Amino acid sequence: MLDKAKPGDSENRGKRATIVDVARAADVSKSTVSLVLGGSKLVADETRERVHRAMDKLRYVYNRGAANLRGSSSTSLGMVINDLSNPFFVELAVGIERAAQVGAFVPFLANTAENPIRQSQVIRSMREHGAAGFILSPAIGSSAAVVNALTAGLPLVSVIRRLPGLDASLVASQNREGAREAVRHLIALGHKRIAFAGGMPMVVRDERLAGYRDALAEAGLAADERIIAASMPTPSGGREVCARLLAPANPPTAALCFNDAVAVGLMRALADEGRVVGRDFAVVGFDDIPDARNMAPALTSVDVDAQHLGERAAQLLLRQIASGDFTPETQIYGTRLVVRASCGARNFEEG
Amino acid sequence: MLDKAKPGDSENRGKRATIVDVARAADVSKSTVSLVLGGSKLVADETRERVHRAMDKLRYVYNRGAANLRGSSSTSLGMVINDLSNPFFVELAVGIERAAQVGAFVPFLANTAENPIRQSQVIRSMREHGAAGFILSPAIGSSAAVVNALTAGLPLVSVIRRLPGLDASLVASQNREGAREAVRHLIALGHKRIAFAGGMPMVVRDERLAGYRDALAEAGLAADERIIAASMPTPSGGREVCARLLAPANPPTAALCFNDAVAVGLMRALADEGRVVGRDFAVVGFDDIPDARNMAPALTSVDVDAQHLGERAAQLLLRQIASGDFTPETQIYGTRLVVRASCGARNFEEG
DNA sequence: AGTTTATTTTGGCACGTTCCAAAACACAAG
DNA sequence: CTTGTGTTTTGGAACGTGCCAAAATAAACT
Repeated sequence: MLDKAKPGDSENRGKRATIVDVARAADVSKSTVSLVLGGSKLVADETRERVHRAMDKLRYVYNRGAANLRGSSSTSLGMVINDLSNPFFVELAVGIERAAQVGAFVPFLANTAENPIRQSQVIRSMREHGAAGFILSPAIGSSAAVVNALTAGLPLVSVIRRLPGLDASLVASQNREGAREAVRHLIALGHKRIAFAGGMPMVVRDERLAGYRDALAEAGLAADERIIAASMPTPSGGREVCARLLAPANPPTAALCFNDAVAVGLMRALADEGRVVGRDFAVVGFDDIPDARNMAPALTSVDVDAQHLGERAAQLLLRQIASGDFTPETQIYGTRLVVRASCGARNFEEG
Repeated sequence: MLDKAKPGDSENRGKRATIVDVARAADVSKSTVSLVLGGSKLVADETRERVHRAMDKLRYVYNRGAANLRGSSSTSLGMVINDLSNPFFVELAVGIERAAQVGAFVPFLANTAENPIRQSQVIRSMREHGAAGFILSPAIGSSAAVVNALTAGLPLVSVIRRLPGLDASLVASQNREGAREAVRHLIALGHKRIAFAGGMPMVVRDERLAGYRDALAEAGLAADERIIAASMPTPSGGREVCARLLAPANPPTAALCFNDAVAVGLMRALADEGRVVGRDFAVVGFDDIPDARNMAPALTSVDVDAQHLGERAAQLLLRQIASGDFTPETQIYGTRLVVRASCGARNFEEG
């Protein structure tokens, strides 16, 4: 059974079996084998059986490279994700995969780790391999011009993050409204000094920050730039940001975090400072990653339903591939505040 | 700039540009263009420049399908991972990607979500696309025979999980020793009733369970099968398992979890029961995912260094591809117990 | 100039597949 | 037997690239 030995075996001698080898073994022409592969109804049942037998006798594997060389349109698509270390984007990828699969497309997944260079390499590589389109969550620092050039002529759906100047469709969420609702909730709980924690400058952050300002303004509260702090959108970013937020003489009693990853780091840092999150300090995240409900305390967060966004993005891309019409289209979906313990809702409501 | 319009543009008219189009535009032969693509030193500098200009004027994209059709060995490899929702496996993937990249290989990533059917589809698809080899972390319920058939003739490295009967190399960690050390630690802290929480029946779990029994036996403690409970290796599995472990009349005061994902769920469930982890109950995880240090309380865990394992697996695969010798090889790496707060080390040491 | 040597460039075939037009076959009806 | 109709099979021409042997050009000597 050891077939992993070096080439030169009895059966595996030459190379991998081709359609012609199968044809010879089944005593038909290559054309017939091709028809069988395509599941054509033209070929007689008896012949089909014979061909199938020959195929797995020879361990035939289809060569898709040769196939879409001939012109038959590729059925693979590239999903290029900025950070799979963040469970939020894993959820997104899962949604994309599911929708791609029901559309009989094969999704190829790549993690750019927020590195634009790597992102370019990955997109180029997938194109060379025949991707029929792309779903992209752009890395921080991406250049729209570069991505435009790399994807020219193919349909592109940008997801979650919007990159100004990018010639692409967009599937994203109502960041401004979601943030506004979250901050309103904190205000309703009695907080007057509310921080905005973490995130790098980009459209998503601008939108969430705008919603944050909206809510403060409508409550007649002044925004204090000293308690608005940027950081990488990661747990370590959240840790870093803690000290900066607590530095002012009049420190905040609550924070809306750019995302749940930042919230994780911030909660850890607050605990290290001896503050009890949910009692001494209220924390609200954004994204509602699966682990939010498992944290201690459970994290209040703005749910954006990443799986759903992923599905929509994939469906949109598949539709564009099928129609050949790549005209950019935008889909924005709503969010939902999920209240748990980290914002201290119970304490403040009871008081 | 809008190049995403439907086909039929002025420049993009026919199809994607080929090597021949570039040759015509640069007034050389296709062979010369091919040489330029290969970075050959044979071609004159002036000619190379001219060809390069023609390439990005025509927006040429290399067709790798046609290339490895010709026989030039493929430089892509498949990484098939059982669960990217678990940050541990994301770390693994990151390590693989890094090593693949320095080896100038392009890794294609796929998530099987513990679904053997999906795993088969994905492997087949990657083979059809010309993968030169595979790194596989097998899904629960995988059949060695099926995977053997799908990967026959190509090098295969199994990572983390060992699948009996699989004709593959293996890169994994010392599960038995790691678990033994963890339980020794709990015993040293004074615990006499220690549970083993979660995990599905498979080699990894058998090994960790064996280490658990080793440590109990050498301390003269009897293993109680009622506080050894299986579950899916996920947070929700960990939640489920909690009730079962606490049911016996003489409940445990500590638990070694199959992995950190289970620990997350178990800690959540314990907190819901009103128990303070690290004081009322000691929890130790396995894997040491990045978030272990951010949890509340921070999770004591057995570090297996997933990134390192991933790198080693990729290096091994690349070596096998390069040499053409696919003889299975096994590499087992050590673990390291990282003590944090969840095991209550401080409390018990001070007492 | 002629000859050798080094440097660049080139045509053509092969790779594994799909698709098309046409051939081969089966069978029923005239 | 011929003709017709429907079913099943087939040869060959592409598709875009790498490689090889050989040709073309340039450079350096007698």
